[in-house]
Amino acid sequence: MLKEIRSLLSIAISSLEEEGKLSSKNAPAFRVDHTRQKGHGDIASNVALVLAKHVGTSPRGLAEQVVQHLPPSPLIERTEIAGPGFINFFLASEAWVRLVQEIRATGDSYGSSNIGTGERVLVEFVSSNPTGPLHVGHGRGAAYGDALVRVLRAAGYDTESEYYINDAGRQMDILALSIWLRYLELCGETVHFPEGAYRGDYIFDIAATLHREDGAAHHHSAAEVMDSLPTEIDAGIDLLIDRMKECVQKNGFSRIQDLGSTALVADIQEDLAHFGVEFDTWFSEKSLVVSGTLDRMVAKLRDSGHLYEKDDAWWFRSSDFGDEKDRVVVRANGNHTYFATDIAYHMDKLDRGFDQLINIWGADHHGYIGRMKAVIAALNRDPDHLTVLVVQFAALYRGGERVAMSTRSGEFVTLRELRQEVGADAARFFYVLRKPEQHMDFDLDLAKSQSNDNPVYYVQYAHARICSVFRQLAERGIDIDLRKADPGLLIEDQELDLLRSLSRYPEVVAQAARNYEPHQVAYFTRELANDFHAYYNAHPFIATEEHWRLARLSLVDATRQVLANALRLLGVSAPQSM
RNA sequence: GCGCCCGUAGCUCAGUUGGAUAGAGUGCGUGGCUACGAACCACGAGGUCGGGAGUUCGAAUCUCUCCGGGCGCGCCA
Repeated sequence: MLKEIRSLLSIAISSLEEEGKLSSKNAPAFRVDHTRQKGHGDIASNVALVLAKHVGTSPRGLAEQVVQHLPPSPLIERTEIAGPGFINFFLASEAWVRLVQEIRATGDSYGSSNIGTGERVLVEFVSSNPTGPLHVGHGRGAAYGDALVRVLRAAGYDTESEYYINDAGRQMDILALSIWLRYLELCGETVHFPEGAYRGDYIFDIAATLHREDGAAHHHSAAEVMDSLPTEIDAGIDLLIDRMKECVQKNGFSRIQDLGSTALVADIQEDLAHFGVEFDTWFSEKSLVVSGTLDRMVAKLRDSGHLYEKDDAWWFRSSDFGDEKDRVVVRANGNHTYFATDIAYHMDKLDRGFDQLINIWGADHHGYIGRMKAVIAALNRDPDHLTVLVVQFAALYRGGERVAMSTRSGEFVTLRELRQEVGADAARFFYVLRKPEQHMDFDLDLAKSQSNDNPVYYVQYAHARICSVFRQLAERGIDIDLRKADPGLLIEDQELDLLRSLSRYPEVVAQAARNYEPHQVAYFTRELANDFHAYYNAHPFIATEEHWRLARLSLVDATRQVLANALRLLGVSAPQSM
C-alpha cells in the first residue's frame, strides 16, 4: 500500500519538475508512513515539508501543488493537507478489497518480502559453555535470536542459525574436575568440594553415570589429591586439575570431560528444542583445536605481521584496527586464549561465504566487540560485516527480592524450570516483548503465578476465538464461500481499524528485520488482537445477512491468517482452541 | 577514571534513521454477557519523556553538560 502511494507521489513530483516548478535534485528522501492517528487519514507523507525546505518555498503551498498533480487512483478516497504541510491520504474501499484478497492469496507468506535480496546471514546466539544447564538469562538470548532468524528469513535474507559450543579451555577442565570429585565421593572418598568447582545437581548425575560405566577405573585417594592446597580459589583449582591429569592420565581425563560435555550439550539441545529453538549448525570450539584450524590461524596472522611476541606471550595487534589495546592470543604457558579460538572461529565463518555475521552476546561481553571488529579488519574484510547485538541481562525477582545467580554455585533458575512452570509460549513472548538492549526485570512470581495475565494469552485468545467462529459455522451447517465475499462492504469503525492494522503488517516485518527488532512484531500482534477483540464485541459475524456475513468473515479470516503469521515469527504457537 | 547500554504514567515497558494532541499492558474507578469463547470490550483518572543548555518550521528522538542505575576495562571464559 505504501509502495503505491509513494509511486503516485513520485509521479506528481516528476510532473512538477517537467513544468519547471520544482527541482528535487539532491533532495533528502521523503517518508510515506501509516498514520498514528485516524484523523490524519490512513497514510501520510512529509514530501512537501522535505522538498519545501530544499527549494525554499512554503510547505503547504507545495503540498497543494503536489496534490494537484497526483494521478487519479482507485485506492484513494481523498487527500488532505494538514499541519505544517503533511499530505494525508484517506484510502478508498477498493484498497481494502485488494488487501483482503492479497492476504487470502498469499496466505502464510503474507508479510514476507525480499528486502534482504538473498543476502547470506549467519546468526550466532546462546553459545553457552556446556558446563551446566541453560538458565533464564540464556533464555532471553535464545528467544531473541530465534525470533530474529525467523524475521530475517521472512524479509528475504538467506539466514542460518548457529550455536558455538564453548567446549575447550579452562572452564571445561573445571567441569571434568567437578565430575571427578563427585565420582570420588561415590567411590567412598571424603572430598572437601572446592569453592570454584561446579556444584549443580547435574554434576552428581554425570558422576553417577561415570561410576556405573567405568567402575573404579578412575579411583584415587582423595586425601592425596586434596592435600595442602593453596587457599586462593583459582590457584587451588588449577593445582587440582593438574593432579587430576596426573592421576587419571590423558585418556581418563578426556573420557571424563567428554562424558560431561556430551551429556550437557545433549541436555542443552533438548532444552532448546522444547523451547522451539532449532539451530542449523552446532559448531564445536574444540574442533578448531583438534583440526588444526587454530594453529593455522596463528601461523597465518604471524606471517602477515599481525602478531608479535612480548613477555613470552604472543599478542595480536588489534590496536592497529581500532581496538583500545593489543590482546594476547597465546599465553606464556603455551595455552591459547579464548580470543584465539574466537579469531579462528570467525575466520571460519567468513570462509563459509556469509555476507553478514551477526553475533548475539550478553552484556558482559560488550567490551569484546572492539577486538572482534579488529579481527575482521585484519582479515581484510569490512568490519561492518560483523554486527554484534548486545542483549542486556534479565534481572530476576522472586518475592520482591532480586535473585542472585551463579553457574558455579548452582544457584540459578534454569530455562527448563521456567518453561515447565510458565510454558514455552508465555516465556518466549515475555522475553521477546522487550527490546534486547533494554534492561529487563523478570518477575518470576508474576510470570508463574499469574501466567494468565501474560499478554501472549491475549493474542492467542484472539486466534482461538476466530477458529471458534469458523467451528460454529460448521456446526450450524452454514455454508460459506469466502471467495464470494465483498470486503468493500466493510465500513464500521472497528472494521476499518482492523484493515488498517492488517495492511501495516508487511511494513512491521520489514522494519523488524532492518533494525533487528523482533519485538516490533510482538507489539503488532497485541495491537491486532486488540482490534479484533474490539470488533468481536461490537458486531456479530454470523447472525447477520449473508452478504454482510461473508464480508465480515473474510476480514476475520484474514485476521486469523496474519495473527498466525506473526506468532510464527516469534516462535509462539497459534492455538485453535485454548 | 575511560568505554558501551539504560532513565518515558504508581509498576513493567513501547515510541528514538527529527514530524502532527507522547502510547500500551498492569494497577485503580465505573459500566457491559437472552447473538459467534467475559482469558473479552467500553469509558475515566494518571506525565516538568532524569535535570539544564543548544541545533530548527518542528526534539522523547540529534549535540553538549550534569545526575542516577547496569555492564565492561585480565596472559578468565
